[in-house]
Amino acid sequence: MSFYHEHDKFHVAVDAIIFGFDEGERELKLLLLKRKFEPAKGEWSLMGGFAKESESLDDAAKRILHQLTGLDDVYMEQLYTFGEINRDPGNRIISVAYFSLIKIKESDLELVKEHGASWVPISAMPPLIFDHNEMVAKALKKLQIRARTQPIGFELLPEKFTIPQLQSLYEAIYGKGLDKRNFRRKLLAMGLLEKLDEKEKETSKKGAYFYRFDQDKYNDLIKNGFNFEL
Amino acid sequence: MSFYHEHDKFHVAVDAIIFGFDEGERELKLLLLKRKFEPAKGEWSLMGGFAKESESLDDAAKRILHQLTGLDDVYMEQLYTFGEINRDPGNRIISVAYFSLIKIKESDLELVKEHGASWVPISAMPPLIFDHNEMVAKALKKLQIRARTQPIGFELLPEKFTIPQLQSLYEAIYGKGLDKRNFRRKLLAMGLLEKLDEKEKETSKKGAYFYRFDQDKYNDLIKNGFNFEL
DNA sequence: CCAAAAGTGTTCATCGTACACCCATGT
DNA sequence: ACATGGGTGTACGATGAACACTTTTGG
Repeated sequence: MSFYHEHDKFHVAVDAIIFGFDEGERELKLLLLKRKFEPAKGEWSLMGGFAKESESLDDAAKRILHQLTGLDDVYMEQLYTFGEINRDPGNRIISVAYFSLIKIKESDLELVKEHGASWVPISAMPPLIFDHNEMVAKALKKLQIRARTQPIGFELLPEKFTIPQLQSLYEAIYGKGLDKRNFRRKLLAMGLLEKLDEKEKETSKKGAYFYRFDQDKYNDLIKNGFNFEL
Repeated sequence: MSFYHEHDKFHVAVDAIIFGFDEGERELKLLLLKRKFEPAKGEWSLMGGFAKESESLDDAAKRILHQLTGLDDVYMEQLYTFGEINRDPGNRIISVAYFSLIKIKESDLELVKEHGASWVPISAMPPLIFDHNEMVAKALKKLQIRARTQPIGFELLPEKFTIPQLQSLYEAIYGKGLDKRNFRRKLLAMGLLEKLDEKEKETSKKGAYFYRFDQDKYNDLIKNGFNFEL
């Protein structure tokens, strides 16, 4: 039943760019690992793995993310497919890159440790193997674009968060400071946040109110296509 | 030297979504072909082909575009990689889709005819094989996004074009009418167009001035990152 | 009482949008 | 003369950007 047997076949890898946000340090971070096998053993790289005949590419990406973090059902998006001949020296490998946004605190720290992975601030990215730095650069760019059109910030924060926390997240994504009055006004004007009675008191004496993201109101809005610029 | 021999290998296809603009009919069109081979012989599909061990994915895409149109050096961008297990019934094929913008009049009509291909208005898209309709939908969406941030409209028009022609192109891309005064004002304000002394007199008695795109001025602008919303 | 972060309004410039009439010319 | 598409200016509302002081409370 196969009509295509005469054509070349390729190893297809899936690489995962995993973003997390550290509310305490107010930094955007990436989950990176030190390779435990050849080639390039001992160097920093993204988490990756090979696609299997029995799964779709999306499923492969989910599997690989799960292997490292124990998480399912997280924000994940295909980024780009890297197909230069010598991107992996000595081997022809086509790599489909996916990026995900996860809540650091929900990830399985045991698993992460087992793989020799760590959360590294994007402001201090080490050199990575192959074309992985290029992948990260592309992912960051796409994250910035997404952040303007979808409320993805909420994927990176715990269920309850404060407005100053959310603001530092956006500042980390855009790599620049934002005016807190303008930020708060635009954000609340969208009507997506529910204010709670509880305060977060660890980072300031006064304390900042917690808010919660209202998924239902958001679903209403996207149908009309709205814009989420902050 | 190969460390990965134990993993699955895949057939990797490259599919080309080729946009063109018909200034006469004022319609955005796609270059589609009737398949001459199994499976799905006789049905409409995108142009495609298999990636080879000896070329990068980008080069494969260029090769495939060249086969059908005779063109090189055109606007081309990777769109998305489709990796569902059964997207090509009975065969596991991963397909990397690219979209290109070309000037219809520059394409080699002989080659196009040989492949049994035709220019079909996107307003009258036939059903395509496999997931090709999905590919087209995604390409169109990306084209709309690109059109807002880069002056890609010029890739689809001949070197000399009139402002009404350019406006109908954007109307075709966005699928809605635009105000001609606002369009003209914004466009000229960018300072990217050079007015010529010649007029296009086929579509109207009065005639519309030809303009030319100034690539140098454009290169200056992108360095500062400007916005091209029309 | 003081340090440190949270919270709050107004003004101004810019930009997008809506809108209607005259022009040039081939038939 | 008339039909057809080309070309032009203005007014209004909305939106983004800049900016400084008061509040709360733990130490």
